Amino acid sequence: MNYNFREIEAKWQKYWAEKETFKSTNTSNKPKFYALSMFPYPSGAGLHVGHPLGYIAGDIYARFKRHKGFNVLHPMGYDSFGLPAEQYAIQTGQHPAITTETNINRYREQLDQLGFSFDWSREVRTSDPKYYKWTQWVFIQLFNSWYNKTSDKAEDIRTLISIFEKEGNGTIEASCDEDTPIFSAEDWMGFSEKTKQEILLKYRLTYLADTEVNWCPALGTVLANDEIVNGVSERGGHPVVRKKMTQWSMRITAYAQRLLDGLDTIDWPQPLKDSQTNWIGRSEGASVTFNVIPTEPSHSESHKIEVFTTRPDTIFGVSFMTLAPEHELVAKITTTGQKAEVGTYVEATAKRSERDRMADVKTISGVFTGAYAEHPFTKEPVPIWIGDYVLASYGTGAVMAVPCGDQRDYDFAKHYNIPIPNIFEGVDISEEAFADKANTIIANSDFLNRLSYKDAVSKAIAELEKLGQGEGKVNYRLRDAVFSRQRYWGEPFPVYYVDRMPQMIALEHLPLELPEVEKYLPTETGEPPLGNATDWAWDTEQSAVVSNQLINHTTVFPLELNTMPGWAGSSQYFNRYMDPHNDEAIYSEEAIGYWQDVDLYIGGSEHATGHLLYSRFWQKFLFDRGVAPKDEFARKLINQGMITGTSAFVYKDLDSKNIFSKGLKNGKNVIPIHADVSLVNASDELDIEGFKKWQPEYKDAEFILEDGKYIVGREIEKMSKSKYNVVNPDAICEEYGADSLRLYEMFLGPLEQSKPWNTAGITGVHSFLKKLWKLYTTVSDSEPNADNLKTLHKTIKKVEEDIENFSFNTSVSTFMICVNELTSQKCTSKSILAPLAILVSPYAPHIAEELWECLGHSESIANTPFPKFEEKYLVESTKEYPISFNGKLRFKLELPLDMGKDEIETVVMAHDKTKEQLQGREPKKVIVVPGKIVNIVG
RNA sequence: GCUCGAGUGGUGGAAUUGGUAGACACGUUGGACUUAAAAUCCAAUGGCCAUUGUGGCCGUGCGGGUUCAAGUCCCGCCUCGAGUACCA
Repeated sequence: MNYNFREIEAKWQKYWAEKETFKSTNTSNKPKFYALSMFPYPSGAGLHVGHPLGYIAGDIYARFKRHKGFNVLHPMGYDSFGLPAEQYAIQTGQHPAITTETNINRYREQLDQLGFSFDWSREVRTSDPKYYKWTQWVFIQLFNSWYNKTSDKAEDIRTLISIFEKEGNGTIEASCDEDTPIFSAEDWMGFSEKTKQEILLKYRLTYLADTEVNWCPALGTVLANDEIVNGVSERGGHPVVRKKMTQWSMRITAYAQRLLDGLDTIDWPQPLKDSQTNWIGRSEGASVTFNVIPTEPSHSESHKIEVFTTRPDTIFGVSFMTLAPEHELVAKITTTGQKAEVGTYVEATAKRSERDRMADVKTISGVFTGAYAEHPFTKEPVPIWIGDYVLASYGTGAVMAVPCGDQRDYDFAKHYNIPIPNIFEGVDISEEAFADKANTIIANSDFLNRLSYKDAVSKAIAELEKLGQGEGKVNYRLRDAVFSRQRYWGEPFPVYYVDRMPQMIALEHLPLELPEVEKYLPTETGEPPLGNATDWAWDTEQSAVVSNQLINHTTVFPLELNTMPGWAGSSQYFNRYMDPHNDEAIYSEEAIGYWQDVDLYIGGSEHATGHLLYSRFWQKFLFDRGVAPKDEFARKLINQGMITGTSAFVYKDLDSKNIFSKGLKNGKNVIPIHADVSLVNASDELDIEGFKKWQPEYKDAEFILEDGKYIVGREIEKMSKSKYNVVNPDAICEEYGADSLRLYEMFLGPLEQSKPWNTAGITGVHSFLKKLWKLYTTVSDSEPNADNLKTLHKTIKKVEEDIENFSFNTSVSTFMICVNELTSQKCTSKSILAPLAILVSPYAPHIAEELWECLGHSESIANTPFPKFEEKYLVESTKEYPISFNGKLRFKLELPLDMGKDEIETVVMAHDKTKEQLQGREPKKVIVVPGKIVNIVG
């Protein structure tokens, strides 16, 4: 009987679904194991062979843990809000929900076909109102919380209000907006309700604030940095300006230090931790206040410029200051004489996006404001400049420029002929700045003279503190996360406005569902797409959504029209799987109390500074507020590598109708054109007729062959529809089966490494499965012999180690060796073949189930205990020790395994072969390592 | 520029704490079976040299070093990849 994988796979997929084999319970006396793979965005293109890599690895591990006696949670769902469905809606008018539903069904079909052990009863979809109700709920919790720096955690906003009532905000240590004014308890009690709300907004963990964005007036929307090319929009080429807009933000900066510290407690890949560390960008230094010298009568108001520096030791080297063009003081301190010039410069830089400015590092530009600040120690006037090398978004948007110690300041000073005082002992700064902290000795700096970097820093900070003009400070690169998007297909905010102040919709009225709109584009007046809804506003008396047209009615209030960004829905889904159908709470205490956190999370490294950072932030917040028991959501994380495509190219001659084969293109004026990989065979030979049919514009082209064949060029590229290099898993399953695909994806190389797909090699694992199948065609109750047992236990040991180390590729090799050995041993013993089926089952579950049934079992193999490794079957009476002499002559000697080191040495020296090799000479040294090699040095 | 990672046959990749480098697979070549093909099975396959035969030399990006012994450890380079980028 042949290995009929199509029949077998369909049979067991049906069996698992009907018997709910992988449904997990929230109570068990088994230990728990939560294995999670990142849920996908269901795109219209469906899955290609690269997508399942991480799912297969996660599934192998989950199935392995099940065999090991764990109660395994292995869920799957869809991150189903997102841009592509919305863009499709804009183009075609088809509702994104319909597109999404279609795509999900397609995904499900493809996933089912691969035989995953997902518990589908727990499926979540971020675009499902039942799910996003709880995304909205988390938002409300964030709104109702503030960050207490003293207790170092998020607390209920009411505790803040009661502090305000008792002592104002002068004593409180909290994460809040920079511009928060100081007030007393009396002040607070005297504030109007609106003022109180405005102040609280500066403390809430999600807040409304004016944020600089890339605004495209023609498109009526905010664009992300990567949607802008050369200062105009990627779509349509419309101008883009930097603009302040009122947006929701998340106060993730409150968690900067804890997000950094938490990295030490989790088993995540080092590169990923590094990129989060980088992203958070902690730097230690000082904040220094410079007083602006009033120069004109109109500048009667006194101004202070606060800067952040990591080099307070160089403060005597300051010869100018630079403000970012967007700095709020620019308009206030510029002298009348410089107004025109400054105005022109600020306008010019506003037209360039921040990314654009950053990309253009070489051009030095700036302008003098005409104003001066007073040096805190020397009291000398320091000219204040504006320069676009200073970024508004980092630090305070202003720097004290020390040209002798910082290359950018140095270049700026050289360019504008600003003096470059040298404050370093024995250093030449005529060519470039000196930034070597380790070899710094300060000079020309009053009380800092002769001090090292470290001593000078602490001395400078101490002196600044005495003056009240500075203090030691830790600065983070991390910015608060803008949470508003002018999109349709996202979670609506559970927010309405009374007197322009945001109010949260009560839990019993959630979810606030997305309204129907006719157009998915922004409104003519520049409001987000939700502004097109005619049937969507909150009526507090009726507690219902009513027509938008009633907005001016006294009891009806406008709703927030922005939607949440893509990462909102994915920031808590891993916990929701624990109790996905709960309508009363985000999840029950019992459920999260049992499952706690994710034990193994598998997904791509591209989420390092997005999803994986935001999720850690939300988790820490939910932990602070007592909603989650752990402050890190995933203890171990694995990044699977990307499977890239192998694109094929034909070479079209620009001057004729000729298309040259790869070997003939050199010296010709050709352009490469993508050819669909399905038209090319394993030897890179093109199906020319197929190509002409596929691209009719080349039907009259002349294909110039080499050796009678057209050979394509190959190149490794990201797998994508537009590169015609997509390999579809459905086709592979049809030809070789899901088990072959699963094994092959693992066999391709180390899980965490990127590697190109090459279908040709799949025959190797497929023929392994056929051999495996054949091994079970003759099964007997005969006793296994020593060789059989050795082979089996060798395999158990290796496979178990491999799975624990995520070296899935080498265990596929181990299986192949095992089957080859058992075949040549003519092993038929059931007591060998039964455990072998279990070993294989995490990798190739369908065939394993079938073999298990052939062996006479009626229950699924999925819950059978993993075979136990026993050392004794590997132990032999003698072991071969290779012996090398002078590193050149070698022979093998069989010695008892338990022989001691000295004993081995004696035996080796007495051995005829040794004597022969030594030819009467005395060895200088005999090195014996039991179980390893014996070296005799002559 | 900075940070991290990686360089091993024609290809993907193996190789515990330093201990017979190239497992396993693809590909290639030869053979068996077949009218033929497919499928299957067997053999060879890092390079060079020698050969009637056992064999010898060189080999893990490059140059040094430590060691009886280095793909693995140390120092100095080169190349490629990923991330990040005027971070004060």
